[in-house]
Amino acid sequence: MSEEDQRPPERARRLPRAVRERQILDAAVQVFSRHGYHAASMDEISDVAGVSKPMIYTYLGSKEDLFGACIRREATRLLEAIQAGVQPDLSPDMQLWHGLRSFYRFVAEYRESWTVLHRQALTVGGAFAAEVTDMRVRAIQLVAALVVSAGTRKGVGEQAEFSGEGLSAALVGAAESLADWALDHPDISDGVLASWLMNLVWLGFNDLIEGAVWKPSE
Amino acid sequence: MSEEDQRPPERARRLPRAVRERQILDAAVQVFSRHGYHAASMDEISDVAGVSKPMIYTYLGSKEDLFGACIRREATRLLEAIQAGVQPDLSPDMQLWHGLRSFYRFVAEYRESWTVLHRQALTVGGAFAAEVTDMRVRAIQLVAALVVSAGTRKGVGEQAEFSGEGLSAALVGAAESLADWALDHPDISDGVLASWLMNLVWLGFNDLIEGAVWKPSE
DNA sequence: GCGTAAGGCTACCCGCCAGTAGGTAGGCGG
DNA sequence: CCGCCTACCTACTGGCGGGTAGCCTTACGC
Repeated sequence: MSEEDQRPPERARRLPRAVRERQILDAAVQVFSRHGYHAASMDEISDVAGVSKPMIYTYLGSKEDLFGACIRREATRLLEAIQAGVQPDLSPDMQLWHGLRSFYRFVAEYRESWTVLHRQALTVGGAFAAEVTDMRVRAIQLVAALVVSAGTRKGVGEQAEFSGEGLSAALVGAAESLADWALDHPDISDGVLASWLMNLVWLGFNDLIEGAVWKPSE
Repeated sequence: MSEEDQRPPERARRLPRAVRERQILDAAVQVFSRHGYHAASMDEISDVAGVSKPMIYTYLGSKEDLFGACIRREATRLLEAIQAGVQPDLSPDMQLWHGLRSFYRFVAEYRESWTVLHRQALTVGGAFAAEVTDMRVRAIQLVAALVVSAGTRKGVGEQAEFSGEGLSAALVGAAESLADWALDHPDISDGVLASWLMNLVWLGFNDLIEGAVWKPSE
């Protein structure tokens, strides 16, 4: 009308708090995943979120608080995604198979979430590292339980139990590493990734619990 | 003699440049491994090195330069340690075995070097990440060559070759992850660690190249 | 219409830290 | 004993970025 044609910037204004918090968290995950915790600046996050800096502080607290909120949200997402794919009444190998597929699907879809959790969270140290490590330990123990159950089911508990935690750590690491590799090869489907890993480790496990042992030939 | 007994601080003075550079690099690796690149301050590094800050700048340049020098030195050390243990005329599995043992011995002895290379270097981004990634890629391709050679030797090249790079990425990741786990379990020897991994992956590989394939049952 | 609370901003403060200017001290050739 | 070079230091600056004070503005109940 009599309004100056000077566009009042199209940025959506006066949104409810919950929406703003989501926007801020999304932006934070993006920026943290790109630069890491220390190199990420609150100014850039507020820019990406389309919100001024004080908003972040009033809604989500300090930089550490914000990072913690990111970690918690993404970790929850990841765990839920995995658990959604697993049916506990299946055989151990099928459980592992479905868990892996869900995992790779998640990583492909939310690569920034994965980057923040896997690469950045560990480097901050303190409470966050502990939190993420906890999640990782839970994953490892879950896998260890599968391994041991597969072992005892076949009657060969002892050896598998002894090295179970280490082997599970290795397996989880293998899965993570393959996930990173897959980030550079987006054309490989989650099913293929998961089946590679199953071929690699499960047949290995199979042989182990059949009593086969590799040792250095003199 | 007539000197004041006021101890002139015992800090060694007027050392040759090469020695100082070594001290500075040692200190830098230590501090970077504890805090990561961004959180590490040049003041702390100079403190730990027992040297004033301008020394670092005149000898090794900017903070980035210093970090780069650390990365290069530690990466070289690691690769040399591994290559020292491998004899290329052995069978693939024995080569892998010896390589793994050397790797775990190195990680146990120079845990700070390992931390800097594995955890911190990737988070800085840019040239360093590329440098470390390069080293990692070389390791992966080395392993992939072993896998493929083991495969073709048995006459089953195709399938192993196709997934070789991915599988090798998974294997390298498993080794790294087990190394991290071992940092919290220092009582496990490098031989045990390496043999766990051999049992996990080699028997799996063996089955693969015998033509066995795991797939979801129905 | 009018108080009031919640959404939102601009503009600032201040500590920390990478990087430097400019100086001192000890050895060595002459 | 004199110049000079190399080893080494104290003491500063400049800016970046986390965090905040204080103010405006829209919506909504009454």
